Amino acid sequence: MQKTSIKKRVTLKDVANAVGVHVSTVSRALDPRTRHLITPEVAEQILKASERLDYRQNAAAYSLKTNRTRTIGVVVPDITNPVFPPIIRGVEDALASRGYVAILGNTDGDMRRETGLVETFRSRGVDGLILASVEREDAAVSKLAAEGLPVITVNRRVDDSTVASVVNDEAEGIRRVLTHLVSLGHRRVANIAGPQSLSTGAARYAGFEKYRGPMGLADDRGLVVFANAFNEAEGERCVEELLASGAEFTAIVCSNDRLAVGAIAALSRHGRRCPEDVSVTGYNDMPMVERMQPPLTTIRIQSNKVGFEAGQLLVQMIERPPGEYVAEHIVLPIELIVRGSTRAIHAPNGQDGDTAKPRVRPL
Amino acid sequence: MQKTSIKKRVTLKDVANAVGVHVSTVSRALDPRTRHLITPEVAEQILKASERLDYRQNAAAYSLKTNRTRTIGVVVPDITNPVFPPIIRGVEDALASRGYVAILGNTDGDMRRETGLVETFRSRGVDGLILASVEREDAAVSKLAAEGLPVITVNRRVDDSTVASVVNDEAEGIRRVLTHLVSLGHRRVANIAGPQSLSTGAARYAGFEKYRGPMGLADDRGLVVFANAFNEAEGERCVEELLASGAEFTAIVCSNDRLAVGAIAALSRHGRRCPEDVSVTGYNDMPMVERMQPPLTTIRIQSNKVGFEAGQLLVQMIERPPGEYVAEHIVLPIELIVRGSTRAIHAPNGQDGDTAKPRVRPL
DNA sequence: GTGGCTGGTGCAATCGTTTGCACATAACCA
DNA sequence: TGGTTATGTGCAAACGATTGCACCAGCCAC
Repeated sequence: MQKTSIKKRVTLKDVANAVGVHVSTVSRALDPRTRHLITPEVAEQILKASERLDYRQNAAAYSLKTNRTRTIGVVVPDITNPVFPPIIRGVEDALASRGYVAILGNTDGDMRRETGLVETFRSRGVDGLILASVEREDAAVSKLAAEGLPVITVNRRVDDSTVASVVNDEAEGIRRVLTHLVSLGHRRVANIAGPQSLSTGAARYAGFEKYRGPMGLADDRGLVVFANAFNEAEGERCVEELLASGAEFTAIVCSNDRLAVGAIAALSRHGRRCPEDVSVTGYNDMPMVERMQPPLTTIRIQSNKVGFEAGQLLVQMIERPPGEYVAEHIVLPIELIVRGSTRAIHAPNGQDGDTAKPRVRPL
Repeated sequence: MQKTSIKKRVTLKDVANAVGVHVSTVSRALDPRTRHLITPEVAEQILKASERLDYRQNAAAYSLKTNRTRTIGVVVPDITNPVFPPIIRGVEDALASRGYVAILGNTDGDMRRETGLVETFRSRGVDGLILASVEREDAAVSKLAAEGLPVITVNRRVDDSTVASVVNDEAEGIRRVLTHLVSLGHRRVANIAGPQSLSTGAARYAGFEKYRGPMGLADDRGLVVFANAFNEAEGERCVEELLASGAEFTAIVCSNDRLAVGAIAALSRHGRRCPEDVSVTGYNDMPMVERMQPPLTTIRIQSNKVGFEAGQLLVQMIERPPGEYVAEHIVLPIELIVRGSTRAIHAPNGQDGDTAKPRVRPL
């Protein structure tokens, strides 16, 4: 009965005593990278003993000595926003397999809170940072990267390309959406663009501007309206603005799903049904939008993969000798998901597969 | 121009040298709890200097010395499940104000991964644990608590009441749902119960069994079917099972929103419309269910508050001398949210306001 | 048989804090 | 004025790991 109710944690010294060697020998035997320095049989004994005694390295001591914490900081605007959990999940999956863990912070879109969090994380000695909260202009972040701290932005980027990033192919996403709408016969397509201070908002808007001419869409200035945030309320406001301006359109490309959700709500409040009167598209394919009425046509981004790639890349940066990496920029492909919120315009009768059968009378 | 490109981190010693005192004096001056030991003017100087030099405590050294990390481990089944982010957010908000941070892990409902994560977290020396992933029988968790590690379960509980918890008033939630349905004239109410290995599933089912008799509902055994998981697929499967059994019902009480979402989908596949033919209720009021078609009648839980309370309580437990606390159990009130997925039975025509006032003929 | 390697281990310093204790100096009271 | 008590500060030992260096065998080659 060795049921000591107060368990002291077992240290290297305990293992060393058990085997009859010095702590440094144990330390070396336990680290795969230095194990070759030790006589195989001794190493074996040490492994056995450390197993038997249930030794686990003291993370604090390790950090103090090596200046590495195997911890990385993850900063998001708000974990409650459905866009971010899959990303975080991806990050954690990538980290877990390499023995790292993530600590998390929310900024609520406030840049001062971002810098505050980064401070907190740095003082805890994080080995690297993954930021989902950056704006395009973010001198603080560039400085971090310049100081040699491994940093990656996810989903968004900063304009300064010296900081690594993993993002989605925004322009291509918009191109796909437009192609889809054009194929349904739409020519007057409005755009609810996201905040231009965020790379996602800017890149999607840029895509819209780039492609709408070549695709034969009307390029009225009045067809674009800018949201101040990526949320439902702004989606509603922007639709109000569009309607008030008297602009004519048969479809709205929204810069993300939440804007689209708000847009559809506002449209229906004004007696315009989606998709019968107006087609609406989103961006992100966040959870549940396929269960909405109408189910949302949108661009699926690989959120989980974005996080996973970022996690992997960050660990690489961390474990590479300092200064030996250049800022990588990974762009992941997207996918168009066609659902019920888009429909052919003025199609008097049959056509095929793609979406809804537009047995619709012209207006 | 003191632009040293390689910033050495400033330590207590640096501050001590700057002021001309010993590091121990600096250490004491910086800690509010020991500041009174120092001559006020000296303390002032030290504060100033540490400010000026931008001193920040080395977390690893602190931990090594004090055995405290100001870090707590949070374990959830899957952060991607919309129920959890608000809870996590609440936890983090509570922790942040006290200088703690959270590290996060996902189990995907696998109990072995739970114990693995707990191991990882312990080896990193977390000061406490918040578990959203526990099953009712969880000897490992009880043992943790018994060993003196502060542990709180959130949303769920373990049967062993020695481990603290913050949960919702499940029985009351079910009572409210049933009251609502009864007032709409429903008498044959089915129940898609959640997994009975989870306290939420068990407590809600217990509520159903407890109240349906007294409220005058049919208490056929055949009206209850058990889901093996809280997800849409199981919701669908359970409806199939109900329909196949030939059971008659005009409403289904689902143990959570995702089951309800699945249930509605399966019903409509079988030509039963919600709410016209069958009323359906959920539980949790997770994001977006108000945008579904039909918008879901459900029980709103205070997810954010659950997390916040748990965070607060845990910090209290941590900062109290060991053994000086008893396991507290906090139960938070819920709220019935009536939306479009419930309707009065046999209502031939009009209705209004709330949802349908029971212009109902008794059966 | 001696000198030089080399491979395996131990020694001890170190990372940056906290904290019990010793030691001054000043303050107090008789 | 002398002895006692406060009061503020410094000293040094931890905490548990990593790691450069010294050491000591044993082995090989000459």
